[in-house]
Amino acid sequence: MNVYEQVIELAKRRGFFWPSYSIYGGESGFYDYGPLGVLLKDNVIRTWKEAYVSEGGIMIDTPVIVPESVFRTSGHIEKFSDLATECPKCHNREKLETVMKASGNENVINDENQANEFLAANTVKCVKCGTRITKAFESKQMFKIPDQVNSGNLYLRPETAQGIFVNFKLLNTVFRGKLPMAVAQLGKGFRNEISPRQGLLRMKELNMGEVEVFVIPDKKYWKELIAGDEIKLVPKTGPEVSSDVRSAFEKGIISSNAMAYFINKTYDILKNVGIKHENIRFRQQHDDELAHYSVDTWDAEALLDDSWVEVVGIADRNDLRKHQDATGESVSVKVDDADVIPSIIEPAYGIDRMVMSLLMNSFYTRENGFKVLRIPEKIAPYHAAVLPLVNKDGLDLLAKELHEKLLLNDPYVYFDQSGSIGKRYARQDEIGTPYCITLDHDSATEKTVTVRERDSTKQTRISMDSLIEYGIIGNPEIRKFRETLQ
RNA sequence: GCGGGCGUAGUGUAGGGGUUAUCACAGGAGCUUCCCAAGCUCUUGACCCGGGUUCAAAUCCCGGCGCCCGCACCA
Repeated sequence: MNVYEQVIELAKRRGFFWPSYSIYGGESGFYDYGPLGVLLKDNVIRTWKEAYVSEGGIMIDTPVIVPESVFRTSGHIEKFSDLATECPKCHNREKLETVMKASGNENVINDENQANEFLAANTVKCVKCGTRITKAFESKQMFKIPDQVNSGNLYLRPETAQGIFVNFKLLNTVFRGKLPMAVAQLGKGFRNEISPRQGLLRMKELNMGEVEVFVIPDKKYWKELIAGDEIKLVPKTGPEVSSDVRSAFEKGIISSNAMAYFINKTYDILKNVGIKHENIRFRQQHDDELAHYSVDTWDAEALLDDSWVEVVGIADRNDLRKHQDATGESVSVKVDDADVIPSIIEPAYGIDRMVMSLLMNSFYTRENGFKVLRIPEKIAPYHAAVLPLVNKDGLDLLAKELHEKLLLNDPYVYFDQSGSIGKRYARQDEIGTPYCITLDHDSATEKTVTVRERDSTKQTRISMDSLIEYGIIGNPEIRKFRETLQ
């Protein structure tokens, strides 16, 4: 089994996530987050949110249902409902436009019925095997909400970004008219994937954390760059280089200050949630793979089972003017007495892909075959587990008492008294709990406990009072112990 | 969506026209246990769904759904 398969197996067995609606046969493209998965995902979201709030970003929450007019302006209606054809013989699928052109027809047809009439009257051949194509169909990538009676058509959003763009003026007023301004939105997006696969990596309903950074177009400046870590960068024009973002910007590998800044920031976020730095790279999209709205995009990719998977896309886009043109509502901001329509640098995070990537990066099999999730302590579903070494001599009661007290500071503390101590350590290792707090005979007399660190399995003895007073994460004695493990 | 492979307890599996459907791990109850899935007793739990063939289908056939691999798609 490769890491992906092992993580999927563990995720289902321990309750991180599993396919939705399985008792009805399943529905591909949808996954449920289980008890541990919800906690883990929330921690990823919290990390992302705190990273942007501390950056001075502001947040918004807008509906998942969006009127057609918005997506007409954004270009999604036009770009995401292609007419397509399939060869009746070799089943090769192409855009209608492509096969038409290949057969010498320059007509542009945008209607399914018209397309079928045209194909019935004219000979259009498969570009691969030459068989005549007779049918076209509409390939919709957005979910349309049916049966609208009084309003126009409505769609489920494929990205959360438009909810920010249409509120730009209100947001900027709240932000007291300043630029640059970063607005973040967390929410569900919906994409009608033709063939969803790979668990959380490609779902029809996904969790997105999108940030729209509005900058002055001729500068595209956010903040002064710091050198930061060396990051793997794959520019569209050349081979991979390893460079900090400041020198990459200075050398012109990255085109703007804001793009460089948020590449570095994204790198930090991915590292903080538990993706190893050597498994992160930023790849600049080639011109032919750019989204319709973007002129330059760098994807953050994570190395999972020997293939690079896009986890975050950082796009240089310019949607505001389109909304101004469509609605007549001004989107310009006064900068030094000039009216400026901001440009946008958009880091868009696939939250589910971050969860999957961190699990696959954390997964580790010990020599004895036991599995461990080496999740960063702040990201792990539980921070610690309280375990009585044995269930007699009052140790179980003492442990329960300590558990109750710890919960006052930190709700993410587990209690387990069933099975041998080794079995309980193994259980916690498998769900990524960084610390196990064990009570033994000395605990009763000395008011101390042992703390076992997950990755090293080493233990230290600290006072119960310290745990109660300082909690687990950030506890000075645990900190000190950790340093001895390096 | 196409082609190929595969669907048996929570997980991993054995088997396969008539069986009480195999085994292990996990789970639950208890005993034992002073530090890494130990041991003992008891115990919960499965043939993806529908149709067909047959006296009889988990087993054979067809369809659906799901998963995996390739192709295509991936704003």
